[in-house]
Amino acid sequence: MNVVRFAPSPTGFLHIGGARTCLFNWLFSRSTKGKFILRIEDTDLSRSRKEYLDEILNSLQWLGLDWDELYYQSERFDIYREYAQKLLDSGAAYKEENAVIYRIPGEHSVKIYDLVHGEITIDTEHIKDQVLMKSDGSPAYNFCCVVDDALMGVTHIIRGDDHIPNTPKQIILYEALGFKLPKFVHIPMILGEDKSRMSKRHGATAISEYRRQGYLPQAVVNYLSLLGWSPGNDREIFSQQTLVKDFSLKRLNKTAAVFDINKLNWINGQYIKNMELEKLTELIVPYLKEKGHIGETYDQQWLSGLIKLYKTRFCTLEHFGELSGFFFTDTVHYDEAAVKQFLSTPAAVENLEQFKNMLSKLVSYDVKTIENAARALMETMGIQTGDMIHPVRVALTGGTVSPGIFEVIHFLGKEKAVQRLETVIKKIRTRAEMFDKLSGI
RNA sequence: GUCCCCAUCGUCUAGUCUGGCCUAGGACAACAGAUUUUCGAUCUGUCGACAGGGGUUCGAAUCCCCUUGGGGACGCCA
Repeated sequence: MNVVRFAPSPTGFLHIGGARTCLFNWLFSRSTKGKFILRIEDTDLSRSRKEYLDEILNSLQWLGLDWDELYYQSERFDIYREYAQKLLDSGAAYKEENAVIYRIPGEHSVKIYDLVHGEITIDTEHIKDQVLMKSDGSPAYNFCCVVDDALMGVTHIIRGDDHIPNTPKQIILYEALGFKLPKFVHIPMILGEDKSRMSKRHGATAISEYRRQGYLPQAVVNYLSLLGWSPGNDREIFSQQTLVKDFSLKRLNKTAAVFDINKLNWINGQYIKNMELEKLTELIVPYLKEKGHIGETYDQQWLSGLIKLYKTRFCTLEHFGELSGFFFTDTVHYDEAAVKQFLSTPAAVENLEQFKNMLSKLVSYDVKTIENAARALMETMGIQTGDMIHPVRVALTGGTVSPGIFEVIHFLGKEKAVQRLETVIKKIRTRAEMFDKLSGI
């Protein structure tokens, strides 16, 4: 049986790179009916924090990456001590300042057989003696990693290729301890836009941050799977189940991948588009509450309708609220250029006035009725559709981009729409008067 | 500085192992047109890559070498 592990250190949040490494391990175990171990590498007591541990566990659960066994290295110090003692007894390791150090034999080379890179050879003259146990009694990474992987029966070590330099050191320890070598699988790293290692300056790197912004876990998993791996056909959107079915180490590639937020946005948008409306509404509600857009009670049917109207236009759950904000507030933000372009002429104000009067007289307020009445009005007035619709759009939404204007008017509700038009008309007239007075001086 | 890894459109990638089906395919982005109610929506289309140089071969994106470029590692961090 294939046994893999993901071994995060609770000294920071689970980031994009870690999540992708975990995903590939998980995918390999699930696709081969193997075992997936989660091992918390909390040997650095001073830097490890509960808060990070919780965050990592939460993020993994959110992504749907479940584990079969969970270990904490901090609970296994006795084991590491025991193996260090063996190497001390055999003379392979020596003590210095209370630390146990392994003597790296010089003058020979170590070969790594990597499933994605093939054979890699490193000369031991470039490897320094390795600390096994530190002076404070805690184990060093390369040592406890080897002991644990061997004892836990890990068959495939799937990790970022930034670990390649560690591998010969670990192989030497495997051999010194008489352990069977696992297979090594070094996957390419995920880079920032400038092609350097991802860090905070590249924007959001924590999985929890993407969760907060309203990315869907399935979309994040889908996107991450496409970094350094591909199914071999042109499909790019697939479920976790399909992924498990199609995943294969053979299709891993060697080239580092640049993280592209645009593509993630697109994929997330695809998932939003295909999501059941009821479910989507449920997911969006917390975001609207947080923004103060809705309170504890709200019209569920109305909201679902609005979300449906916007379904193809937003790419994250948070994004919906940003696009549709003017539905929820009376303090609309008006785009200056839009106002200047569509609301600055006397004719525009006159059109708004007429439109407002027409709306206020409507008995029924469905989209079709609104549209018919509006078109009839424009015909009587003898004006172009655009001459009416553009000013109305700016007056109602504050900008020049929105879903169909009749849908917008409908979802805004008669009272709100009429009132908003009135407010805008009044504002423009006041401003015009002031302008007249000023130019009269 | 030393060691290691990598190299196809701006980005993710297919093709590389098992050379010919590749005048290099798809997707994101960008751009253009369409839709005349806008658009960051939708539809259609365009632009765009085998890093360079040597080999090997009848034939190379695919194999080999060199150069260049990029990345990573060199902790009693993990």
